[in-house]
Amino acid sequence: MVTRHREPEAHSQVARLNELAQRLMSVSVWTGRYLDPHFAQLGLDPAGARALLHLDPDHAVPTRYLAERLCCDPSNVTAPVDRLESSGLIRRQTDPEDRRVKALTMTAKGRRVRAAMAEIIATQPPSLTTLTAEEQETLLRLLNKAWAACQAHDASRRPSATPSPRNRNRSD
Amino acid sequence: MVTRHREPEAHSQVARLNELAQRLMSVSVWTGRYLDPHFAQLGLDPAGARALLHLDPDHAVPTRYLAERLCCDPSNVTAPVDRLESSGLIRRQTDPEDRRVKALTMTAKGRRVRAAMAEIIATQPPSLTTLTAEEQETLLRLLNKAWAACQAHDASRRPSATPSPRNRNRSD
DNA sequence: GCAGATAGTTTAGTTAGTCAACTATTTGAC
DNA sequence: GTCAAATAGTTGACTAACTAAACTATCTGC
Repeated sequence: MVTRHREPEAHSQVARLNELAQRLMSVSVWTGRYLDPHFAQLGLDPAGARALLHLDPDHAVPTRYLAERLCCDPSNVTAPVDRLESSGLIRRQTDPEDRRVKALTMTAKGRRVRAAMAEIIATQPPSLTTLTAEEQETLLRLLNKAWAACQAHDASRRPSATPSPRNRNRSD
Repeated sequence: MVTRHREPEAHSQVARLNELAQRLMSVSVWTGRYLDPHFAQLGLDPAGARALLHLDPDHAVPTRYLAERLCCDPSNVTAPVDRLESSGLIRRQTDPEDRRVKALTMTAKGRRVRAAMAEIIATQPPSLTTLTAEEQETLLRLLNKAWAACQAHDASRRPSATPSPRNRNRSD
């Protein structure tokens, strides 16, 4: 079969993924900037709000998992977590099973503020509320699949999952 | 006991939109951080790469539209655009129809580098390549709808909703 | 022609991110 | 048990990015 138009499938694949990357970043950044003033009315700075958003109201979360969800270095969450702690929204508790780990748990006040954030997120940003419930489900499913690929890639880059025997010749 | 996972909960509207906001930001930031080293091999710093990504290979783009797509203040694009210009990737041309406007156009070298970026985006990030072509189409459609809502919100916040008569539609 | 608005840049001050070093703790080979 | 290596988290120095105001140049409407 001879194609008359020079629009090969590979070209549209490249174009689609590029538009996808652009839209993903634009919508994400726009939504974050839109939400920041709302969160500021709750007494939260942008970094603290993002940290509280990714914490779990019901379970303790180690600092490194928070950093992983925020896609940043653990050293970058120390200051926002300090502020959240001094505001009485979260607590730092040493994990008795591994005393290196600081488990982050929400206080009752933290859960109230987190619930207020949730209400804002669920009702305010036009980028999210413009979608129907079905579209939100679909978008969430696709982003969950994408996020799973991100975490799988991170895990494959970290050989920590497989405890290595005593290796004196670390080449990297 | 420290847990690293979230219990799957009944998806109320609030819970779904909160998970959606989290995933949107995590996937977006992760993908950007994943791509940065690849773009650095093309001689691009992160800010310059994002600017070049959102420019158009075939049409002149005013600085304010670039800032709009990057969701930042126009003053924040001056420095990255300076670097792209001194690297010979883009040109700043005064629009003869409105001499206040600096139209950003790609050079041949800029188009080559932009094409190399496109190839990287289309083949490298696990967050995007893990999706099937159909899923990519769906995700793009939903993000386009969300982005349209963002732009509509911005337009409604600006009292100058009536552009000049000869201003052609560049709202993308 | 002139007041006011807009596009873009500059500047100063603030914030956020990077990276190496450091403490404390755990792990596992011997 | 001992000790080298690895990990969790923090600190500090440095760099990059964002913010908001002032500023130039240009355009629009009256």
